[in-house]
Amino acid sequence: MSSRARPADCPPPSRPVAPLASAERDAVVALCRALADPTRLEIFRLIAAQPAPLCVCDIVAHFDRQQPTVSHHLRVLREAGLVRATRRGVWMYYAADPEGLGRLARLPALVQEDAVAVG
Amino acid sequence: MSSRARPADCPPPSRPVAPLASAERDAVVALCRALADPTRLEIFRLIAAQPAPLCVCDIVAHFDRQQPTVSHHLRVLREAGLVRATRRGVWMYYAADPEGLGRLARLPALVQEDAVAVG
DNA sequence: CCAATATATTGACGCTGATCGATACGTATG
DNA sequence: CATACGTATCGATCAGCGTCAATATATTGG
Repeated sequence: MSSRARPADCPPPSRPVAPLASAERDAVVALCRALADPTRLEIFRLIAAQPAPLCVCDIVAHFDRQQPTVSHHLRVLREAGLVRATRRGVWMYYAADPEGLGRLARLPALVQEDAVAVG
Repeated sequence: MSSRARPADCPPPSRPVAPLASAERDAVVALCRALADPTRLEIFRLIAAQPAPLCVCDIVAHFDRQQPTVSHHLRVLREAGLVRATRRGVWMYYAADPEGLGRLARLPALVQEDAVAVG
């Protein structure tokens, strides 16, 4: 804490802190982390923009990354709940997870929560 | 690419990729990265929940982190455009940046862009 | 001008993560 | 069953990040 005299017009926080529940916070962090890499962000956008599930080999073809790297990103997206995978023979098809899209849509509200809208 | 015969009901992507402009993509990545750490997320939520700018010493008091660590997180939030800092004598007061809040609010739309809303 | 205090910066350390080559796994085909 | 092929996993490497102690910078008070 401070020991100097503080300006009168800048009081300490009036609003009590309302930290997120640890589960919610971890979900937000995981979601943000999943989208915090340029390659992974574009992979997810490619998948989310498709009307039908997308084959891994087509995803790989769109990026200047090796197949194991793309596979790694797909795993991260899957574990973050943003995409789902289904097998069709040898091929794996990835599609956006509706639940993940929902969490993404609610992300700003969850982060701001009771923040005041300024300006 | 694949050399095997592919199932007929899972065609290659019909929708052309619409990658984000590199500036937009970097902004999204920076924003997500800024919120991808639990401590930093809570610091931002604390700041964004206040009706008035918040003194650094009050922020430090709310977390189990050393002052330089909090200062580091504040810098990251500042460089991501999420918070703004103003001096009042010796004290620095941090407040949510309205522009950053706007970008946060538009984040889901920017990520999904032309994605189809499913289920 | 000096001492005290609030905040920022620096340097170091440990850990995580992005990437790739090599390899394993699983499935279809002949 | 053997071979080929699509995808996942493993191991290694290198960069980046969160954290802290130490130090620097800036501002106020005496």
